[in-house]
Amino acid sequence: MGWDDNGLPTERRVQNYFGVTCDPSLAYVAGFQPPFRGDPPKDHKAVPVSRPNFIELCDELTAQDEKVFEDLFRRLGLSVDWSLLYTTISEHARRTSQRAFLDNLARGEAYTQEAPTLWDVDFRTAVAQAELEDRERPGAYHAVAFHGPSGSANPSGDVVIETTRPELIPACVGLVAHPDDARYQPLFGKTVRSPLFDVEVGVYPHPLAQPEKGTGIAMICTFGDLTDVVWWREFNLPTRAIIGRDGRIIAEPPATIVGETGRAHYATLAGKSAKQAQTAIVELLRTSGDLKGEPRTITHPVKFYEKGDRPLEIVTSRQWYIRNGGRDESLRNALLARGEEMVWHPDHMRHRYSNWVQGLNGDWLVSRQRYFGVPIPVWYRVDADGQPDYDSPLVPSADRLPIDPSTDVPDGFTAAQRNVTGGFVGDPDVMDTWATSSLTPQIASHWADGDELFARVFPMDMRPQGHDIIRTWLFSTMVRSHFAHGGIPWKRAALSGWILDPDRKKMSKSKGNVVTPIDLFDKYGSDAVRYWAASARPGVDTAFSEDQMKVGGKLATKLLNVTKFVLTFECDEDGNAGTQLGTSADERISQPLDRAMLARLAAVVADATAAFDELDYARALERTESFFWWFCDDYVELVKTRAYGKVGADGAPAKFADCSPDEVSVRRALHRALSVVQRLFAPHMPFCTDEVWSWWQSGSVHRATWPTNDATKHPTNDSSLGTASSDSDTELLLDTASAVLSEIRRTKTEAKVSQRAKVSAVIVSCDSARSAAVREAQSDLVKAGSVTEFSVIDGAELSVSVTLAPAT
RNA sequence: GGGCGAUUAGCUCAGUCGGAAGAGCGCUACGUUCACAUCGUAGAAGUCGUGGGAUCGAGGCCCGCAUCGCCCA
Repeated sequence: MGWDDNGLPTERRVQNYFGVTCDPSLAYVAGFQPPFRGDPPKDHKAVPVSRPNFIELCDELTAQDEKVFEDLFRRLGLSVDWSLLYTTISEHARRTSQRAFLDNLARGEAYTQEAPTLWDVDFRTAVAQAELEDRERPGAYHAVAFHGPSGSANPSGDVVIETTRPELIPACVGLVAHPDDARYQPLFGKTVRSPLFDVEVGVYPHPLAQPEKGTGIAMICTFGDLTDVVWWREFNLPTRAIIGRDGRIIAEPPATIVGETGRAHYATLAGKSAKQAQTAIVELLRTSGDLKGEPRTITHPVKFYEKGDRPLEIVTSRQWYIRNGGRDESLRNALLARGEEMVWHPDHMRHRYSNWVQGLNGDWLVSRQRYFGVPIPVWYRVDADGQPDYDSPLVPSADRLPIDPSTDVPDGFTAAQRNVTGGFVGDPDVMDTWATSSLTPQIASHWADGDELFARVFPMDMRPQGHDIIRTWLFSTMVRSHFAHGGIPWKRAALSGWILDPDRKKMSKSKGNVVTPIDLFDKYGSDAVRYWAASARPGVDTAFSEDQMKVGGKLATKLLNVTKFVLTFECDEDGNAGTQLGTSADERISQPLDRAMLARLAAVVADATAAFDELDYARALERTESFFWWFCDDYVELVKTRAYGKVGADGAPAKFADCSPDEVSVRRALHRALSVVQRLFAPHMPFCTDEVWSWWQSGSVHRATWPTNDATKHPTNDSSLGTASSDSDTELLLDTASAVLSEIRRTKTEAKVSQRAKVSAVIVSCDSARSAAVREAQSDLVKAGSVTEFSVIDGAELSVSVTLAPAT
């Protein structure tokens, strides 16, 4: 078990909890006390703190939160070796993460590059493709005239484009239309001038331009969206960025805006947010007459950081990348092949992986301009001009890890040389949290310490995780393992579905429909909550259902009750299949009905075991549960009179020593079945099974051996149990007995009398095969139904005639 | 627009090799019963989304369509 505690969600929570904000320019304050610990008032203005102080607060709060989670998971009964707990911000995880990164760097799998990058203006960090999501947002098409050469193609001299982002006109570096678009073919290779700013830009043909969208011709800006980046790159256009990292229009206009009017227009935009700038520029365009008609409102998908509140911008910045196949087909194919090496539960989840890998359009951006994370463990030499040398970073030796380049000094330098010409500068960034959680198999197995544990457990057996993070956690783990170890990180992955709210809507904090399980443990018990959770098949979303928890609670109660009941029947050790197998005395489970029940249970054991092998816990539960209710309702009801034996004057069941052979048989069968059922239920309902196990067994049920068919079969006489022919005999016997019992009950129910009412006669009509079965269950049926006369006659179909005794 | 999944009782869902449609909940009735009222017994309730096809036979297999959900563009 590990906590992924570094990263943005922690930072945001720390800001909200303590009422602080991180300002890396500040100096560390020893003994700093935050203004609040929980619930700062709404009008509180965040107190700026140094990065080390901020990280201290992160450590404090994560430790606190993790304690709550651990308590929760313990109450849930998760089977976790807590002595192996790890966290992704721990010293060991940082060492592992930095070492793996430096290995990637040494092998050429990690690199740094200055490039347009998707940027969250609130968090002020770059984000990766895997963290994007599209959201439908209202917008408007603005028809804007560019001024072009007069001619037949555009008699007015204007070229009207449509854009949803008119505020980017000062960042325009060209226009683009589809190569086949006859309307604009005459313009290709020509230039036009932008409205308001009077900047000359070229007109280009490109297949990504959509003729049916707007007027069919679009402006290229640096940068409005990812397509702009493609065009900018392919046409080798200049960069005229106007949006700063805070999301506001930067003060200085692009150098190409030279005219006095243009610069004046720009000045009215400078300092405004993108949204404010749009409002302002629309007014300017309206005044200048370059806005053609009124804006047409639309809704369109806009890219957001999945945790962000405002649309992403694209800014140019230096970032670290790890190769992931997004720019390299052979690597992409290798990673696709790795996906095929794994087993997926359920199998169709493999498509999510391959779809994602095939759709990658860039390498994995791993640097983040944040504070609480694993630092990128490199420094750069500062050359004579004061510029960092990004091409040959200084790296620490492995034995120094983990390091923080903002405080640690590279070998061969002194602290005084930090940030000075001829000296060095530390990389200020931290890694994306996925860059560390992608190494959880290596962290958990202590790969970085050269631990022999790693050699024994890697590749690991299974990754359990949600299906929504296949593109992040699963894929990034695959990338690291492929590079570092040339293989898959685990043999299989189990993808769980989501818990939906009772109306089958996805839970989210913003909707306020989140249910935490802690109160449910109090209300229904952990076993009941687990029962509900286990009823969802792997990979299938499941609605939160308190009704199901009630059912689980009843199941647990039933197990307690039936255990208490069965254990009132004294039995010898041979009834305990948990510890005693294959003794000759097992011959004494002699009665066909008892043996048939155990044979049916053997099939359930086989089914449940096979289901667990396929990680299908839901099926294992369903099979066991279904047997269990039949066992309680039919088998126990049929045999309980026999199990009592010769009841003493006090009404107590007979001593085992006084039991006749058929009574020994039923007691051993009951005890044996109970032992098996308790173990079958143990993974689903660990608490109640451990309790009932403790009533008659030593040690924990969770350390008992898993039941096998041998535990239910007759050890010295297999021929009549568990074979193909005897399976049908078994089912015929049990089904027939249940059918006759059911008919007796139905008659009593329809007559509206007690189930204990006397029956004067039961006449069963059936074929010879069934009649043998009826004979074998007859004495138990007579006792269970309070039947006086019981007879069997020949007939084609099974039919049962029940005559009630007159009421007395 | 592409990919994946789902569609079975009022609700939530099983249904394994193609061989007589199931469970739980809910509902209705009955039962005070000596393991269990956190109980038991029984009952009603289905055009298996839809249209074709192969088959002696389809909830299941093949093709199309509709609706819903998720992922991606």
